[in-house]
Amino acid sequence: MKAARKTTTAVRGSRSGRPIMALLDLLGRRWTLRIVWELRDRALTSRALRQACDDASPTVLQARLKDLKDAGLVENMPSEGYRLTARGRELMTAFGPLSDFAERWGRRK
Amino acid sequence: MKAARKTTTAVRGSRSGRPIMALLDLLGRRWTLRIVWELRDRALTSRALRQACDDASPTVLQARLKDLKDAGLVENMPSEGYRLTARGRELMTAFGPLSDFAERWGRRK
DNA sequence: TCCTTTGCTATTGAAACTGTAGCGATGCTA
DNA sequence: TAGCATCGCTACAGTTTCAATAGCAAAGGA
Repeated sequence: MKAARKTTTAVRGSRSGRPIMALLDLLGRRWTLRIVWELRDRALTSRALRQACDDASPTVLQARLKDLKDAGLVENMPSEGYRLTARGRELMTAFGPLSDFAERWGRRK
Repeated sequence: MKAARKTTTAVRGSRSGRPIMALLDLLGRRWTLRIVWELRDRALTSRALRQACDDASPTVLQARLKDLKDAGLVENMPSEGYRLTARGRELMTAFGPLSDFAERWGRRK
């Protein structure tokens, strides 16, 4: 029997000791990538972020924001809203070429 | 009311005409990133891939492999198993710095 | 005070995922 | 050729997660 995912801190794959697995698991949860993407170049309030994410349900968004905060990728600035931490921006840098790829990929078929 | 996700072809965000959204949605489904990662430098048979993915249930894996095939990122070689297409490898390149980031990120706290 | 907007939680029904069993097909090996 | 193992893949039931709303308390403006 596989251990159930702890709802709060740990991410699946953490046990392996391979950070990449933990990261892939974190980012592989619905809306997580999108949230990071939307915050890539600006801070957004909770509700603005929700709008940016096609009005995703606040339930999941709050859960993801918690995950991302726990992971140290996102922080909540009192009167500014949510934004990427230095680490979060570092991650976005790692994702840099992704947008270009998406463009090429989008023209497939 | 948001349209329900079509179970087969389209990905959420396709309507926006922004490929990046469609891509983020595709990659944001559970196990998708992991599958691409496991195939990054080798072909794997269905069962080997399953092992590599912490024995994830075949149900989801098959579904994801279909998604990835439809997206043109993965292909099924008759006697070799699944492997990334040229496009899939292109995507992995875009993810290149991710592993390094994961290492640094894993040492957080 | 009244009204709005904020971040966030509650609730319920729908959808997705897990874990397991097992099918038909294929390829051994004797 | 029979027996057995392995393959890709599917079925099913139980659990978890998500979606879509509604609505709360707090903060602020008019």
